[in-house]
Amino acid sequence: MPKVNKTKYAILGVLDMRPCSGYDIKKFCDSGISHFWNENFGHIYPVLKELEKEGSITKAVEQGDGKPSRNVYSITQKGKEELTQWLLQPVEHSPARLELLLKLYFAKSIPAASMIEELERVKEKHAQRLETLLKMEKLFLGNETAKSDAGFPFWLSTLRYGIYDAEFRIKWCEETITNISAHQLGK
Amino acid sequence: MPKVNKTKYAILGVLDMRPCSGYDIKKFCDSGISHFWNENFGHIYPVLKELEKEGSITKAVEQGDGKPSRNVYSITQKGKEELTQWLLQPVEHSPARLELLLKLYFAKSIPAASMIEELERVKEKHAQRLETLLKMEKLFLGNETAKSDAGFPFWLSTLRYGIYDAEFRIKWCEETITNISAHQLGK
DNA sequence: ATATAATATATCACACTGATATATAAGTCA
DNA sequence: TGACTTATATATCAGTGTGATATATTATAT
Repeated sequence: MPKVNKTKYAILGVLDMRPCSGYDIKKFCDSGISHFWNENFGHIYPVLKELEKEGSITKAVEQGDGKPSRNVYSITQKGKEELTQWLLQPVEHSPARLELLLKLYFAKSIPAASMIEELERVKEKHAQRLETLLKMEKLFLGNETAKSDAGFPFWLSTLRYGIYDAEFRIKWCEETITNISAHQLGK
Repeated sequence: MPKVNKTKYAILGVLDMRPCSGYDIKKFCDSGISHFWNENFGHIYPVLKELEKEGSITKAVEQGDGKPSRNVYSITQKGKEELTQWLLQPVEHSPARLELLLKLYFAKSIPAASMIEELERVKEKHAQRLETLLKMEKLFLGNETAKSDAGFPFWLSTLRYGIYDAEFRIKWCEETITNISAHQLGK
């Protein structure tokens, strides 16, 4: 079974909320769902063309006097059905490729201090991420409109995932720094 | 800054332990480091050719009478230096693309039961993964040869990462199932 | 004896990333 | 006012990585 084009379904999902240009879709990915998803222009634009060609979305060109034209896409009935079918399928396995762990695995040939510094940097990065996510959660839990939406428990769970993920990584960085340091002293 | 070819460094790292054929490298990725790394033949073979061309590895053809030939590669001094340089660099940011969270985010248009079933399946998958990792850790901690190797704390930390990761995902699946179920009942 | 799994290399289509090119409009600040 | 920067908007390219498939031999199991 060949790999499924997930960009296709990400786009259908966004257009199912409201009509968007390619630029709008990119902005949404970089703000609303950036804690678990990413899209590039280099993939969005060609996929929009394909989706239009197969009738899953339709294009409307917006001409603001003199302004650069906007291609605004809307989802069709066919597109909605495709999205639903995908949502009902189990997720695909996605192979792990964790650069930090690969470096760690081969790290015995470089000075331990270098690896420890890198672990400190990574820990700091996740600490900042955690802070952001906790703020988002607080804002979200205080928003009565959001709370009454049928999507509420789903959206909240994506935030919770990010929070648990950041927490475990911080803990692991600390533990790993301690273990490497202890092993260095014992040599 | 264009994306770094990590397959290149994964191969150099494996060849720095011992000379290998492309097939051996694939086997190693699928056994020793499969809990955090993945490589495909479709990438290994062309990268081996490039590495040989640039003088980072050398090829020796093994001819066992009649048997299919094996191309056994060894790392050169240049290759060792390249590997070290890469190990000293900070890790690159890798964008998140979590299909399960994307589905969850758009899930309000499908029956909650479908999503809950998927979460149960995912939870079970991680529970099995956790079991495997804990067995590996036990074996590893009981191996006196491994314990005396300079790589010990590094290798152990890659296992610990996988264990924490599996644990948090199991916890998150359970919490998410509970929250979705509760929200369904309250409607 | 036959089927299946393991060894071994190679290639292809496609998914996805990150950089770059191009052009206009709007805001900043000296 | 002019110069600079940022935001809006679309498009394309080279390169990384995935998963499937083709091919051929050897070893093992039923």
